[in-house]
Amino acid sequence: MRSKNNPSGQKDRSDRSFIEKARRAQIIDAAIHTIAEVGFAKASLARIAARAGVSKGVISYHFAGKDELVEQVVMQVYTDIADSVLPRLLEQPSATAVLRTHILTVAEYMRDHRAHLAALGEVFTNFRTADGTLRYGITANEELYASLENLYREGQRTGEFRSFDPRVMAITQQAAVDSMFAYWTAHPDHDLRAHARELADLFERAVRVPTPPLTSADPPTKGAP
Amino acid sequence: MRSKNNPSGQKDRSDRSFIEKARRAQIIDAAIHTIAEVGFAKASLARIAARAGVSKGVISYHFAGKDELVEQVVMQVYTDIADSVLPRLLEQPSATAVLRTHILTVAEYMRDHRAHLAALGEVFTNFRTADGTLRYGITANEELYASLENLYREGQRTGEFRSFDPRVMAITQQAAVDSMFAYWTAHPDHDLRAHARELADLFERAVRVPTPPLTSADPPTKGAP
Amino acid sequence: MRSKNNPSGQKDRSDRSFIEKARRAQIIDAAIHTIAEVGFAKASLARIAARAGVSKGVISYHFAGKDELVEQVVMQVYTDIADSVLPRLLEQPSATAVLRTHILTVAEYMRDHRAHLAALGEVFTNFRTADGTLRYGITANEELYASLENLYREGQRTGEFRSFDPRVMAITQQAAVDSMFAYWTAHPDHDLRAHARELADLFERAVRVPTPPLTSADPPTKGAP
Amino acid sequence: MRSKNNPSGQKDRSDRSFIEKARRAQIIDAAIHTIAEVGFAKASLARIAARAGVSKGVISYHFAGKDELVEQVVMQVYTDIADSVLPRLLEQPSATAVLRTHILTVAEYMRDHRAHLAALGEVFTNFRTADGTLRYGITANEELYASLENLYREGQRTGEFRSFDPRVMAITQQAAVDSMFAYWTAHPDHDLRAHARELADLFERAVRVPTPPLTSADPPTKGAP
DNA sequence: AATGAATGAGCGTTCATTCAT
DNA sequence: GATGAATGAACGCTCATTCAT
Repeated sequence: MRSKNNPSGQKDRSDRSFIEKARRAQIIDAAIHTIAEVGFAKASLARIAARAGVSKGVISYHFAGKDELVEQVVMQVYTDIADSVLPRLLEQPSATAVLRTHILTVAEYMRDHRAHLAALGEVFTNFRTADGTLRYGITANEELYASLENLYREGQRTGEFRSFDPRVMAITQQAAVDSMFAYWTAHPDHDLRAHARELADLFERAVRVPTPPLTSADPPTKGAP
Repeated sequence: MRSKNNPSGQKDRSDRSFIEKARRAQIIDAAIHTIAEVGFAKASLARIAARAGVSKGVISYHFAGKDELVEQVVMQVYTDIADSVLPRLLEQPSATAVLRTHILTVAEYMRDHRAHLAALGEVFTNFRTADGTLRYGITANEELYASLENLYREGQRTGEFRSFDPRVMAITQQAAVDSMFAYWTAHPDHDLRAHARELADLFERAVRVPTPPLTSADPPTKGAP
Repeated sequence: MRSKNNPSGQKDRSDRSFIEKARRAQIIDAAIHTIAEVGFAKASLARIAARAGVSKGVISYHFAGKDELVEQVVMQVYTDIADSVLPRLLEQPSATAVLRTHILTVAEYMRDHRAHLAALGEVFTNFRTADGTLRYGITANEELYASLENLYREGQRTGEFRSFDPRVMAITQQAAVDSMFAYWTAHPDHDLRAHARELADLFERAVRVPTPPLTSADPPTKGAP
Repeated sequence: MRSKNNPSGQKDRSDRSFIEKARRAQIIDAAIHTIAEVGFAKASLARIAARAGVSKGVISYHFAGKDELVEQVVMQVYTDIADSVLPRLLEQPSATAVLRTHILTVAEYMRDHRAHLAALGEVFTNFRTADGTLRYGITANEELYASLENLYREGQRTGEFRSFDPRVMAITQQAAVDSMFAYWTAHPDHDLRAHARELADLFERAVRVPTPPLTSADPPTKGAP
């Protein structure tokens, strides 16, 4: 069929690619907003297609199935977040600054991309493979945890940070940020920036090296002999 | 059995209640484990009934509908957690001790009731009312947040804790505990106790009044002299 | 159990019969009102039992099945109607008087036993045997039609009534009365007595021998000397 | 077919409409015959789909739900009857002629569309809204009653008809025709045409102005000055 | 005599997927 | 490229019936 319009029998690769990409992007976007709005369970292909303004079959045409579409949603949001957040982190002078900036920048992203993060959360907690296990789930954060661990280790190496388990700190920081988003979603009037600053303070205190006692006359009150 | 002691020949209320309660408890338990295993979306009445070893109709007989069953699941798990954790908190001498104990005790509960907590999480993030909004969701934590806030305020009043936003701290502590559970679920070999102790340290450092500087040139601003 | 109180081991026949009859009557009455209220399709055994204030199993105990219960409903209402209407008809002096009285008396019965007639109508139009055919239906009126036919034939024999097809007249009269009931049920403020009198007039005119013409210029074509 | 004339290559609206309409008509027709055969209560979507030779889901695809399908059945039969009967009435010269023609024409329609009328009756007496009240029921005849009333009033105005309550006459005429159908359905060998002629005679006599008495020697027996 | 518990078939509906056009 | 039509499985739920007590 398609070859009828093309006497050479070949398609112009970039053309197809362009239209194809546009359609896929359009459908992925519709999926993101649909999942964010009605939840993963109720985000049927029919609903997504309706929001995209196309017929249901189009999705099957452009994606191998619902699973691939959902995976593309995740990939799309991931890329988007990374593009927004990573450059800001790279310009920070210290581990402490990176820590603060990470929390504050993600909060900014939340404010501007509520649907993206909501959809990501829905997919993480609900999308399962055929065998019933979560396709993503907390293990999908592995890469993120590893990055944060590196940050903490660097801070510990330079003496900025005290000694602690960097994996636990990574898990906790991520959870703190996620819960900030969830709470704000449920309470739209909640002050997101203030929350982020509180979190930044909280983690800064949690990781920093405690002020050392200065005289023998003032022994530590905790954990001392 | 008891009816032998009942000359009226009538079934006595507690007998009926006993059988009824037993079946309901059995079904609720099956629901908890099914939801924990396959997720909320795939936890159909058929599957729950199969696990309970009864026919599908039995559930409809004992519960008004799936919604009531799920609500009973939540109630059951809630009560269970409260019974395990609350008594331990009441015997603590200080706000700091309550904070530590809370984290450590919930971790213990996790270890012994993995399915209960997993099911609760699934229900919270997926159970929706007819109008499409989450039946529970993060707002279901309100009571919990309020309790933690009280704890923090008390600590601030006595001077144990520094000044911070108690609502943000409550949200974050709960998220930290939840993420500990999620991580351990995904990585069963993860050391839950060690994680909990790390968390306790983390939050203790995050809330405590910083060691005051000791020279007269820099007078303490809080809780001194 | 009861036999414990009866050393002979025999059941007292009349006792059982009395209780049995009372229970059956109670259940039949509950069935009548339930069917009248919610319609045949929604009149489940559970609903009927609830209205009777007994458990569902009781109905199965006293009746072979739902079918027998429904048949008893019909029989009960039939007997009730006959007891109310027949004696009044027997005291009428002429076929015309019987015709009028029949219509007016049935209208009275309607006013006082709305539920009975409504239930009867529901059963007639909905109750089907296993093979899918209506258990009653219009053929259940056969006895009634035959009676009315006899009345018409008698009126024709005595010269009170003109010549017409008595079966068609019977069907039509019965339908006229039924529709009076249905209309009044839908419009409770409708004047039932006035409607009945209109119907009586209508049928009296429809059956009576037309006033014969009195001049020789217009010879009678029917029923003339 | 039509698309051959459509160089744009686009499907044209009427084409789509045609297929859609055809399927809907096919399903409606299957519904009519299923309801007529097994009754409203047993006319499940599964059975209707089986008769239409399609899968159950097709009905859900083309209709919003069972309710919409049933409503379309009513609309379809209504339109069909009106198309068959109304034109014949408009060409009648007198109220009496309209009265006769109405009865005779509806009888003809019955003979040719037994299933349509049977289905309509089933739906009227059984289709209920969510609140339990009949969706149609006798009140659905209101329009019909109003038309017949107009006919009677016109006859009374011109002096063709005697004085009577036109609403009661309308209800009764409709019931007479309906019962003719029901009886014929139960007794297929019944002579429908003869029945209709008897009915026409019956109502003609019921409504016409009685032959006036011609001499004082023959005083009127009813309703005279 | 009566009960509550349990069953299993059937209901209307939703949905991811397939397919001819 | 894109569509609407169709499928079939699974869903939550209702109900007449059966049965041990």
